[in-house]
Amino acid sequence: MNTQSEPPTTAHTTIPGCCAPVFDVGLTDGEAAQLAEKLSLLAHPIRLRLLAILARNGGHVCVCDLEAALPVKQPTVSHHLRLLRDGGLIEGERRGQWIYYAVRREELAAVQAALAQFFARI
Amino acid sequence: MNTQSEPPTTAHTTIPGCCAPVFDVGLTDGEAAQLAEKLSLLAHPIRLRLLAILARNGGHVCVCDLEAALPVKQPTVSHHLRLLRDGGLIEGERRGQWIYYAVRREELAAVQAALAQFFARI
DNA sequence: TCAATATATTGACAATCTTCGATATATCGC
DNA sequence: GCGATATATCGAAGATTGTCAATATATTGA
Repeated sequence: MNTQSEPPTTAHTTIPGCCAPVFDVGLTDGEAAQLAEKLSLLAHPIRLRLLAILARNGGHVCVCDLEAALPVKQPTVSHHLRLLRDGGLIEGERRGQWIYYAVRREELAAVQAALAQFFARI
Repeated sequence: MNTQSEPPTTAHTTIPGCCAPVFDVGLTDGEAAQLAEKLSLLAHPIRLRLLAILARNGGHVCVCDLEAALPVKQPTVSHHLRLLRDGGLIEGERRGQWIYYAVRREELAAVQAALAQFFARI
């Protein structure tokens, strides 16, 4: 907080000598938290690659395939799959011994839309 | 890896009894890492709000204003500003006692483009 | 039922991230 | 130079995340 003279160039509309910013904040606390959560889910190379693989081969990829395609061990693949599933971005269906995962297009589109809105608003 | 019979429905083109997936991986290791890094930078509510504020009031917001607008202390604001600056998304200019930050539009656009490409390719 | 296989979960550990008090540095007005 | 203010950096503490070995659970085929 500046308590001296007015800063040289500023958007402030202040009581002289006090920094009381009245600018457009643009994003509420809650909106920022929600978007950050969605972004956090995407912000990992393994999860991005899982999504990419599943998006292109949805419903036909079992965990063993994913494990074979990625540089991490099976429990780690399961861990990331669970995060994506808990986040609503993918779903799994057991077919016999295997569980086949696929992306949930609507949810992915929702994330994309939220991001687009953010970039549109800034 | 399944070493039994063929999974019921699959994109595999396998040696029977062995899981040798030949599906489109869609995203290289490096691409995923790069995108994840960009997303990690965005994936924090304070940083999203910093970007939003700066985007709408660029060049006219000093750190004291940001501190006043956000629920964290000054060293924390400085910390996130540094991450954003190191990531190329914002830049700061000292004017007298104050340092005014603004978003770097080209870099923001690049992130947006990388994201768009990701969503387009999956 | 049993052995084999696929996937999930648990628990531990390391690494990274977040926050903030304390302090350093820079700038201003006097 | 000095006191006041703005911002950055340091260092510590706690929280979160990522990874994996070990183990549990579920399914299959025999």
